[in-house]
Amino acid sequence: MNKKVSLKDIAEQLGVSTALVSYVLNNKERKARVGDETVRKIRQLAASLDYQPNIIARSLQSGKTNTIGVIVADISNPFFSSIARIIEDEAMKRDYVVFFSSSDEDADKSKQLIDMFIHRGVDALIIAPSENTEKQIRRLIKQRFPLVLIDRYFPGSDYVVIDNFQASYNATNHLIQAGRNRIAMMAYDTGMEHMKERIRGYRTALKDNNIRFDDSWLITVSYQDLARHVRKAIKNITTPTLGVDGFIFATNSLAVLSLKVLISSGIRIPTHLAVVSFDESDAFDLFYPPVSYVRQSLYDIGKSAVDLALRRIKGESKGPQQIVIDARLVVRESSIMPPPLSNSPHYNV
Amino acid sequence: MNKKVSLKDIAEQLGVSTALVSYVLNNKERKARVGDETVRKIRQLAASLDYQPNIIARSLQSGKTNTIGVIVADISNPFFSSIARIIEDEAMKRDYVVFFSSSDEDADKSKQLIDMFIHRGVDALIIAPSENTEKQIRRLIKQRFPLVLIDRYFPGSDYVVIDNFQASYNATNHLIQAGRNRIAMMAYDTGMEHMKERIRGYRTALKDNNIRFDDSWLITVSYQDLARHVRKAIKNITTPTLGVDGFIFATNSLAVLSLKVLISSGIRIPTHLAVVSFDESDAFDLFYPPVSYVRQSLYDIGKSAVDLALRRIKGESKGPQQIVIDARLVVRESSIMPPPLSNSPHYNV
DNA sequence: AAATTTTGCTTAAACGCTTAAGCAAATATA
DNA sequence: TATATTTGCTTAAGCGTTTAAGCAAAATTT
Repeated sequence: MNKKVSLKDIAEQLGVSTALVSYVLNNKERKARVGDETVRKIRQLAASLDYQPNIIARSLQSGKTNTIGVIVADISNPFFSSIARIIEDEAMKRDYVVFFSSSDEDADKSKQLIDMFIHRGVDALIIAPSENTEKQIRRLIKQRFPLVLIDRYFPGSDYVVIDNFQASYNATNHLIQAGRNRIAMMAYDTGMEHMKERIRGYRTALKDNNIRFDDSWLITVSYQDLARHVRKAIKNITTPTLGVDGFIFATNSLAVLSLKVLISSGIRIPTHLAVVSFDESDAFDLFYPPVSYVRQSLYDIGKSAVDLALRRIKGESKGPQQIVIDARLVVRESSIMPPPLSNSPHYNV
Repeated sequence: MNKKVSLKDIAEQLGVSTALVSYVLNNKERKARVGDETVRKIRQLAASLDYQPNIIARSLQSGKTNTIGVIVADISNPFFSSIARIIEDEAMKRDYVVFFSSSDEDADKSKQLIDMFIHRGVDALIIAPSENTEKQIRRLIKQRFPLVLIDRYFPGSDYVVIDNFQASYNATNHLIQAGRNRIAMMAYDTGMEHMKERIRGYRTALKDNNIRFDDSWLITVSYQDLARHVRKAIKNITTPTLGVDGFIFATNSLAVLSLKVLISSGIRIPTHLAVVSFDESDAFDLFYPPVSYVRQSLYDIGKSAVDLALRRIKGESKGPQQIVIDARLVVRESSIMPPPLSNSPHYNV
């Protein structure tokens, strides 16, 4: 590693002070009244030495790192990694760089990550908060630390979310319109507002359609040991006696895991069971029949989150800023009856 | 934001010098010969003030940031985001934090990202290099900058990859054993070694089985405007006249895109076309029939990459360190004939 | 010609930390 | 008792920036 060139190197070679060099290279030559000739010389030498300012030193001095910390449940989940990609691009455009990390829906880990990021001097945090992290979040808000929540939220914070109630209501309603009346929902076992809203939307839609809700229809599974829980739950709910005929999955991971179980247990979709999921997934497109889903604009989420975060950093926003992103139900064959007697084009009978 | 407590705050409250506080809090009280009582007082006050060292200041002084930069083609691709997750965890365990970014297989962007990371003082880089980035990579190597390549590689660097030739050879061989003899391959149109090896493995396997390779079988598509290229290519190759009966996809994104086209064009898998892909994907599991694929241990890739990177940082490794990870062909129904006349369990006829 | 303003630069402190070097007092060795 | 060593601490420089303040020389105004 050949040593980096510093302001001092340039200053010495030119026989001027580092202050002068700093002014020029920060385009402050006017307000610092630097002579034209000197400006020229400094610019030229800096270019020829390929001078790059030391960002660490600058950060120490300015207290800013031009860095954003992002905490999601799991960066390997396509839903989050897609948002991450948007955030990365938007942040980069505005000269910020992003740390990503995964909380695994664990409050302790979340606290560790938040502390670590603050400690590393990130200028803002974008967080998809997990259960039991409200205290951590409130602390940040009280400290006026620039913070934007995504996907999930606590009242009083800056956040970017969809109208979970409405989205879920619409999805449920759609299944009912498609002729289903024994509709189950699988959700995470959490007190988080977004989940509660999805469940409330589901139940309200049932009620508004005079369908009496059956306790066994609502399946809540915990994030830990998810695969096992899902497997058990699916086995239970799909026994002929309970026989539900519609299913709403509150996230794409729940849907993917469940569908894997369903296809191995002889359930026919949508004949036996009509299916709608939240979020999107390549798997929903390749599954036969293609899975209906609630589409959130990941672009809008990522873009808005970065926007809000930067406005907070700059101190531009006052009260809590809350953005509700459009969610749209994409209806496909998993939730509507297929045309009678037609065969799937790609399936071998 | 209530101001952070610094060494100076502690030192002043205790009426000692900052040096003393620094020694104690870095557990150097022995070599600095600090008195027992003083150690106690410093520790206690630091704890009660919840002192956290300023990492920026420390970095400026030490020249280390405890930070690793990761550059992949696209962090929203599940293959990369899964590796990212492993890297994140492994790095965190060893007190490093990770910047992720996406090069979009673009050499210019790659250069920008590398410069930016270096410039931000990352201690090491982990890169899945794109075409035409060899110069950038060579420069880093020459500068002895800690660098590990993953997935793709240039000779002479530190890297973690699979034996692409062998994996591809095996996959092709498997299709041949399964009775196919007009086997196509879709790969990226790139001079990158890993792709060339996959293609070579495929062609060698054909040759070793006395199958005469037909030029039209090898389809190379460019990363830009991928979806359109794939669509066109699939339409071409699957016309009855050309009629291939087996297909190898060199990456999961190629497979996912192609399968979407295939299912909409009446091709039956595996009856008409047996399919094997590289990498893995939820979509491969939910697709019917489940897709056979070459499984690379993402865990091993991520873990080894971090290991190598940290060893480079610590100056422990000498010559180029090259790790070849196991790849295993996971055979499923997309590449073998189904039992005659049996119906899919989850499909409605 | 004297007083004022402008120009072109330097000095120096600050950001918060690390660490080599130094110094006086206490203790050990001769 | 004089000398050497150890102990417990401080000083100060340095990491690479930024930026307010200051200062002499030149240019302008009276």
